[in-house]
Amino acid sequence: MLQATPSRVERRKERTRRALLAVALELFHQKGIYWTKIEDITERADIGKGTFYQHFETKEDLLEVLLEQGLDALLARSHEAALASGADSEFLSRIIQAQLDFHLEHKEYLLFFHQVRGLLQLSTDSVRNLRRMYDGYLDQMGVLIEPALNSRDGHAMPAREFAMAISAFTLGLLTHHLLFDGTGESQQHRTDIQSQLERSLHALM
Amino acid sequence: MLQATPSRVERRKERTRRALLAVALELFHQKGIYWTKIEDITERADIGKGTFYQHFETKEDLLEVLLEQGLDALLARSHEAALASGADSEFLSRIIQAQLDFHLEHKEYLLFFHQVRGLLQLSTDSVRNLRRMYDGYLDQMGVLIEPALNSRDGHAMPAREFAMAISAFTLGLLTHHLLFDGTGESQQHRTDIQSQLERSLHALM
Amino acid sequence: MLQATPSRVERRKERTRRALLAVALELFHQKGIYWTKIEDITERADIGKGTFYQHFETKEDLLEVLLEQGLDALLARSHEAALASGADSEFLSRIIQAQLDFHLEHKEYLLFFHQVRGLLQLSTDSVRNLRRMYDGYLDQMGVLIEPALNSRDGHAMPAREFAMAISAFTLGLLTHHLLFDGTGESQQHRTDIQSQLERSLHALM
Amino acid sequence: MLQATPSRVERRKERTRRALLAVALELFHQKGIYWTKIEDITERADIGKGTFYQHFETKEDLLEVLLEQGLDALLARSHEAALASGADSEFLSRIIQAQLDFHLEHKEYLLFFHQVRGLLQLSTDSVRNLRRMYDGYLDQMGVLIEPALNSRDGHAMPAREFAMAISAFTLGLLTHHLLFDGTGESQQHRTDIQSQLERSLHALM
DNA sequence: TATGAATGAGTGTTCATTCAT
DNA sequence: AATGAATGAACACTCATTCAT
Repeated sequence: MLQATPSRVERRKERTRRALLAVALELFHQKGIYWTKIEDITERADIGKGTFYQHFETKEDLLEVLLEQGLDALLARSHEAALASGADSEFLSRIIQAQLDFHLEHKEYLLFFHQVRGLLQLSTDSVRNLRRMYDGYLDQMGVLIEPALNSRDGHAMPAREFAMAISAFTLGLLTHHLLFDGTGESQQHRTDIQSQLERSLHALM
Repeated sequence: MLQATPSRVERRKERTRRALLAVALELFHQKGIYWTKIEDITERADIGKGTFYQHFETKEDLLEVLLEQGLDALLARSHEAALASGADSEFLSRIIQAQLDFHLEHKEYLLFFHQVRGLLQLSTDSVRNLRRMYDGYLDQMGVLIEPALNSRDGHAMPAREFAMAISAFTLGLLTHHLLFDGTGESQQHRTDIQSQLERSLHALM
Repeated sequence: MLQATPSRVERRKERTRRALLAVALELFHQKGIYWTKIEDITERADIGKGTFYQHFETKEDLLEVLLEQGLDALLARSHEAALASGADSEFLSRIIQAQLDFHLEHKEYLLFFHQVRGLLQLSTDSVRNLRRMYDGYLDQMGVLIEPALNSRDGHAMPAREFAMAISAFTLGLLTHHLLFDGTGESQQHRTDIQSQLERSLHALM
Repeated sequence: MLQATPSRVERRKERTRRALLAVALELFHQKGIYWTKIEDITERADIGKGTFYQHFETKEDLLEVLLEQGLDALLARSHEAALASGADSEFLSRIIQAQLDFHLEHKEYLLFFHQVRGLLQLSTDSVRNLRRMYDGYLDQMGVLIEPALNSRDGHAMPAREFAMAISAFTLGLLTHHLLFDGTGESQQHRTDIQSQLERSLHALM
């Protein structure tokens, strides 16, 4: 019987897939991409090892899905912040804050993004898709923040480049801070980073 | 016969060791640490595979030597810049520029540093040495720049934290720029990055 | 569906495992433990190299399983002989004969036991398990033969020590005999060895 | 200048060779033949790694020299005992005791002999020399003890076979005893083993 | 669809041996 | 004669992926 609504089986499959993605991200966070074995993932997700390959073609495929998901979430948060923001003066700050918030709420993504960025430097064919995704993300972020940059007079920084700087500084600062300063959970710490980020980035405009 | 000057054999050994380090760094730059096999290194260095293990205990040992060498060079450049700098107002700028110069002259270190920083996030025992090295580097950089930061009045940023920011921003900006904007060789490009870096970091003080 | 009886897959796995054990023992017999490579085993068992590691953690693990299996079989044979034996006067003779029979029927174990005993002399951590197993075996043999020894009056030899002597003499005599006197298959030869063993061991009681 | 007496250099070389043999035996005793690396030997003998190959062709060559040396010493001790022995009734006991004494005084040989005997079982070409040596040893021992055996009336055991049993029982008992009962240094312990050995072997005659 | 046994190319590392000095 | 740097064949073990059930 054909159904428009997903069958029980389909919903079950979707749940498994989500579990795999969540567990993979968690393990990537703890052990890094290269030291996380497929079996680590399926084991913690409590499914059979072979099942992984019913949901993802290869480990690389998993990376791509995960990157897309992460960049989409980041973009979504930025768009929300943009919508919520009225005055121009606050616009960029809110976006920066939105990204920072995302990363502090989803620290699982930090090491993953960091490592993927490392991958992007390689000249291997296999990273072409990842590269395209990240490239697209920068484009979209560029489009989002362009108006706010242009409204300023004088030598505006290209929007795409500024988007890049947001990523570079946010990830750079956070990974460094979390490396030596613990969890970054305290409100004070969070405010400090936020303030540093904003000052640095505003200085770029 | 005891000799103060190294014998021919000793010089040969030293040359081999240097070759291994140089080739390893080059390959890490091109293919990443994880995908560079010991045999890739020895092959390109045109020596036997077993010879590697006469110079380094393990692949990890190689990483440590390479990191130490890189951080030492970075530190040396920073000290030079500090000595050459007279007026306080230029002090930090010169150091930032020295680091930027180092990275642009030794791009082989970029991906290596980036990936090592990824390693540092892991909780594995095996990264303890790398962590200690990087920690020590930040300490020394902190000591170097502390006077310049304290000479400013008001709420000075802790020197160690500022040293961290220098690394985070320099590596972050450069890897991003080189990722999409080609080689970063043009003088204009270089000046742009330098200017961005300085503005951002000065905003932090 | 839960099954009490093993599925086809499970039976297949068990068969593979048994094949590995049998082939390993055979090769250990022919080439010695040290010179038998994992790939030799999987090749002769006609399975993939990696499959070995689905059944045994390491080569050492294989040794332990094999030793346990061998000692268990030896113990089982001894128990059977004990049960079948009525009069005290025959008790020990039957057990000695049972062990001799086992070794002559399973010559594959001879060199293996011999080499493992060599391993036991080492102080390495890695032989701790092997040692414990052999120790346990001697204990159990001791318990089995103790009554027969105690029934004799006068200075009884400690049972555990006697169990040790049975092993020492049986393995010692057999490996020596087989070394220079061919296969030891002839009934006459077998009777000779049996007689020598019994005389020697009875002299110990 | 040609010399009949060894030059200083030659004596020095001989000393190095002896050191290598002694150190090798000591290490074989502690770690076993296969786990003792050539470098372990040269390191402890405090000479260069390459020097080993000026004294021995290969590791196997070292084994052969060591075995020959050990068997010669054992034979020498047996001959001494034979000479010192007057009455027939004591002849064999003295020889057995001599061998036991040798092994208790030179425990370094125990594991070595044990492992070499394992080697002898193999069908490899490379053990042919070892086999021939051991074979020759048994022959010579056979010749030595034959008169004592023949002087007894009735079905005498073949002398070579008896020589084999001496080795089998002596090594078998000692390795077992030393494995679980400590060092076997106590006089009582020694007397026990001696007594067990003699009783067992006499039962064979 | 889910499973997990089987696979085998690949990898870091070891170690007996060679050889130029 | 002594040295130790260099060598490379081996080897134990890993892990992404396949496939029969």
